[in-house]
Order: sequence, then C-alpha cells, then structure tokens
Amino acid sequence: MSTENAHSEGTEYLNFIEEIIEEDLRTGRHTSVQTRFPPEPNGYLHIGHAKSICLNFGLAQKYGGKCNLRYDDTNPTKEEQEYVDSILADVRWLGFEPARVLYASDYFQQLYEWAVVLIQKGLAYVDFSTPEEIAAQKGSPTVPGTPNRYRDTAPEENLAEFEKMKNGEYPDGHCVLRAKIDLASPNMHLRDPYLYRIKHAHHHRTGDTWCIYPMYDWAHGQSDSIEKITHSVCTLEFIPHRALYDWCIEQLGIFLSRQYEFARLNLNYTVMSKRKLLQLVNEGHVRSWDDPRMPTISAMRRRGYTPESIREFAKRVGVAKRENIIDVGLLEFCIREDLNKRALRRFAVLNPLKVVITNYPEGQVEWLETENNPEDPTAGNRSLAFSRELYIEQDDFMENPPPKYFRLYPGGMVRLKSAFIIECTGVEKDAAGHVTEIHCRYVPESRSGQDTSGLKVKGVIHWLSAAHAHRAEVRLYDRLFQVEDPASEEDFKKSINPNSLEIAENALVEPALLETKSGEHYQFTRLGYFCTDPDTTPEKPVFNRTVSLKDTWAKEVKKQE
RNA sequence: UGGCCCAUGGUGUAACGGUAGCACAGCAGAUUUUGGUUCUGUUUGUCAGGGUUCGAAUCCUUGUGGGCCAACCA
Repeated sequence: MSTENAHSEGTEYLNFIEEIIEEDLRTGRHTSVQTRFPPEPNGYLHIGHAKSICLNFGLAQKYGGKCNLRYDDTNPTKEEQEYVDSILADVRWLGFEPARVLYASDYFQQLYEWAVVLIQKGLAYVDFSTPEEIAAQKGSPTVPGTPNRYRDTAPEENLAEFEKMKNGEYPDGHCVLRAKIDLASPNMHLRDPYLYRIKHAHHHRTGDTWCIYPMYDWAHGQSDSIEKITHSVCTLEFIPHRALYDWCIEQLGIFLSRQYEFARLNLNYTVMSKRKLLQLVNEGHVRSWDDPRMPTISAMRRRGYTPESIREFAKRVGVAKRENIIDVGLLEFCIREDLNKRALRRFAVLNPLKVVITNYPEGQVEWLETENNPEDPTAGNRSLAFSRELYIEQDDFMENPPPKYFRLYPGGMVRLKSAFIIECTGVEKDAAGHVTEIHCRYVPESRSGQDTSGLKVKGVIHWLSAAHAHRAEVRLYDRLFQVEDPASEEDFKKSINPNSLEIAENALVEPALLETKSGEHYQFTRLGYFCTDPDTTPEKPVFNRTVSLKDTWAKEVKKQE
C-alpha cells in the first residue's frame, strides 16, 4: 500500500516531455503519440538504456500510442547480429513489446533517393578532399570555415559522382557526400556535414547490396519521419544535431518529427560507456557481458534484479535536462523493495561455524515449521530439520563481543530462528587459537511458537542442521569500482575494486534449495537477496547475491571504531 | 578567445509570479522470533550580484560554476 502511495506521488507531476506531449495533444498538433527506441547494435544494453526504454515505451503506453524498436544500423563495421538479438531480448525482459521491430537499414534505398533529391536541389556535393583537409576547412568554433572547389560542383556532375560512389567505383574513403549548408555557422554540425561515406563492408542485414552508408544525421531524422515518430526523444549530446535534424526534414518536405533531449542516466561507482564496458570484458576484468558486476541489463538480470525493480528505478530517477549522477543506493532500494514482497525466505550459512547442542539427544531429529515469507502469508510454511549438530554463521558468534552485540558469545543466549533458545557453554579451538566449534545447551521449553521458558533474548540467528545441509557456491559482489566516478580518472581501470567478487566456497544451504532453478529469487534470511545462477547444477547450486539486507549492525560497528 | 544546454538539501526531482514539497540517503525513536520489514519524528536547499513586481526558485540582466559542439561514430 505504502509503495503505491510512493508511486502515485512519483507520478503526480509531469516531466517536461510529458508536458510537451500533453500540450501537443491539447492543441491538436498531434492526435496520437509515436515514439521509438533507437539503439545501435554494437554492444549490450545497460541501465542507462533502460531509462531510455522506460521513457520511450512508457510515454507511448501512458498516452495510448506506440513505440517502435529501431536499430540504428548504419555502420556495418561495428554492428553484429549478436547485439541485435540481445537488445530485443532485453527490451522484452524489461516488459515492453515493440509495436514494430525496424532497422534504419530498411530505409537505405529511400535515403539514397532523398540524397539524390538533395543533390538535384544543389544542396549536396561530392567532396574528394581528405578527412584532414575537410577538418581544416571546417574552421573552429571561433573561426568560420572556408569552401573548397568541390562545393560549387554542378548538380549533374555530383549526381554522376554519387552514382559512381554507389556503384562501387571508388575505394573506401575516396570521397564523401556532404550537405551544402553553412560553413560559417556557429553550430559546427551545420558546416557542410557528411551525409554518406564509402565502406565496402558486409552489412548484417543488407549484405553487400550497398557500399555507401548514410551517416547518423542523414539517417536518423528521416527514419523518424518515415515512421511518423511524433516525439523523438534522445540524450543531451544531440542538442546541436537538432538543427541538422530539422534541416533535412524541411528540405525533403517530409513528416515533421520533432527531437527532444533529456539528460542520460549516470550511476556512481560504475562506468556506462559501451567502449569502456567492452574493454572490461575483452581484457578480462569481468567474466562476460553478463557478469553480475556489470551495469548491463543482462548482467543485472543474472544478478537478480527484476524488471519491476528497474522500471521503478527509472521512474524514481525522473526525467530532466540536468546532468546527474544517481546513487546506486537508489537502485538497491528498488530491488530490496520488490524482493522483500516476493522472495521466498531460505536459510543459508555462508561461513559455517559448528555448534554442538550438548543436551540434545544424539541421533534425534525434529522438524520445525517456519514461514516462507512473513510479508506474504499465502507463501506458506516449510519444515526445517533440527538436530544435535548445527551450523551457524561465523559472524553470529564472538568470543569477546563489543557493546550492544546481541548474538552468541560464551555465556550468552540467543534464539535460533523458528527453533530453540540456546546458551553458549564452551568453545573449542585449534592450535592457532581459532574457534573451531562451540558447545551450547538448548532450552527444551523454548520451542518456537510454544515457548514457556519465560526467557527473553535479544538476538535471533539463522542456522542449519549439519546432517541436512547441502554444499553450495555463493558469489558475493561488491561495487566494481572504488571511486564514485571512474570515468573521470586518468585510467578508469586503475580504480577497479580488487574485491568486487568474493566466493563463499563452503556455503551451506537448506535442502529445499537443491531443486532451485536458474533465475529464481530468494532471501537468505538475515543475509540478503540471492538469485540462482545459470551455472547451477543439481549437485551444486550456485547463487549470486543480488543485494545484501540493510545492515544496521554493521553501521553500529563502524561507529564504535 | 564562438555557439548551445543546465544550475533547488548529501543525491535525484517538484513547485508554471503567491506557505520551497516528495523520494533515496542520514539521524532519533516505536514495533519486530530476520539488527530485515513496517511505523513515527527529524537535520540539511533555491549558485552570486543587480533589475521588474505588492510579492521572484520562477521573469529580465550580468557574472560564476558545470556540460556539450569542429569522428568518413551513433
């Protein structure tokens, strides 16, 4: 209930794009809303893309419109089918179904014909200068550019040269098609931008049909226009491109799509650029694109984030034009909030410490009921085996505890959750002085649910019957970087956290977890939320820690230091 | 040394000329057989100067700070 209130509070106001849309609908400028999500298939989607997906698909949903998935595949040398597939999968996993799945490459013929129109109008020319020459001729933000001799080539000749470009008569980089706009514009993107370049490269969809490929600025706006996109939403760095976007559409006299820009998502303690993420994968700093430490959607899925939690996160970060760096704590809040309601509780002991209940009969076993989810009575109960030899978490015992420690210590009492109260009566150590085993006595009349002991203990800890526990591998993740903004470092890889992955090799779990399947979510009681990894086998389950539970005690310990 | 975008608590985001609110984080307390959850209370903010106005976070202006722009990338 309270979360619903939070939701409604979060959506009571309109973000600036929604305001524009409502105004457009009110004035009749548009009668429906058409958006699109336009990724380049040259990498895996990350949490920043998730914000864009939620925005674009969310807008369409909210206003009864449609949202396309359109691959911006105009550069054959960088794009691959593997990425195409993963992108669609990620969009769907997030909970959105594209109205249509389209490709900018679907429009190559149309784009080519429009380029011919532009040339005929004297608004584009073929330039044989080198990239260096062209760059020099463009001037600088403070110095206007200077025209070269190709700028005044007659349309007929440009037409013929463009034809040669298309027919493959020139090698890569021999010449380019440029728009003829304004070499003195303060907006560098208007200083006769490139429209087409020659690339004798195999395209993942059009094969070898083309050897000239349109640049972003020549492809994007027209693709929007073809799809009758009413609100073309992109990130801030495209603001200077808008003038060119409008120019192309205006010169062609086609459907008037409009571009609006919002601030992209930045998360602290991670990097978001595809280039850097690719580097992390290729150089082995992480295992793969879906290594649970990565900010990619596939990695977050593997780690145990749910689509709902990511959508909620996108809602909470908002949409505005201000540069921002979101605290990962908000992401963690969103997944805890979601999983707290849904995840089944299970007992797991990450670092086992043996406990012998000295006054419990050897060989005896009794089964004790415990709830699967206290937040959800319909989740039911399960039985846990209790016996003479148990395991508890090493963290739950201290020989010399600090103040306010209310777990187990010599002479201290604690409740084993859903079982009995025990008192620590002795400790066994190895030669090095490490505690290897502790001895306790249990209070028979303190059985959970029928406690007549009259004892009151502050601590409640989880446990496992030694004879019934099973081995498991549990992977514990910490932030991948040690600094808030690794991208601003001289070398971002130097700030990689060497302890971002810790594997609990000796972890033990309750028997119910043996049948777990990849992708299932659990709360390991008192530890955190965990998700079964695809590496799991019937013999040895493997879990990823999605996020720990909030740990007030850890905070208290820090304060005491 | 050109142009464009932005500026509200620690982090985000509202307030559309009329009481600066919400969320996360923090802090304090209550409840709790998860030091979880839940509940209650609470600290912290309009970048600076000038102007318009009865009244400015909001409009104008100057400055400051941050971001973006000169790839045959998107």
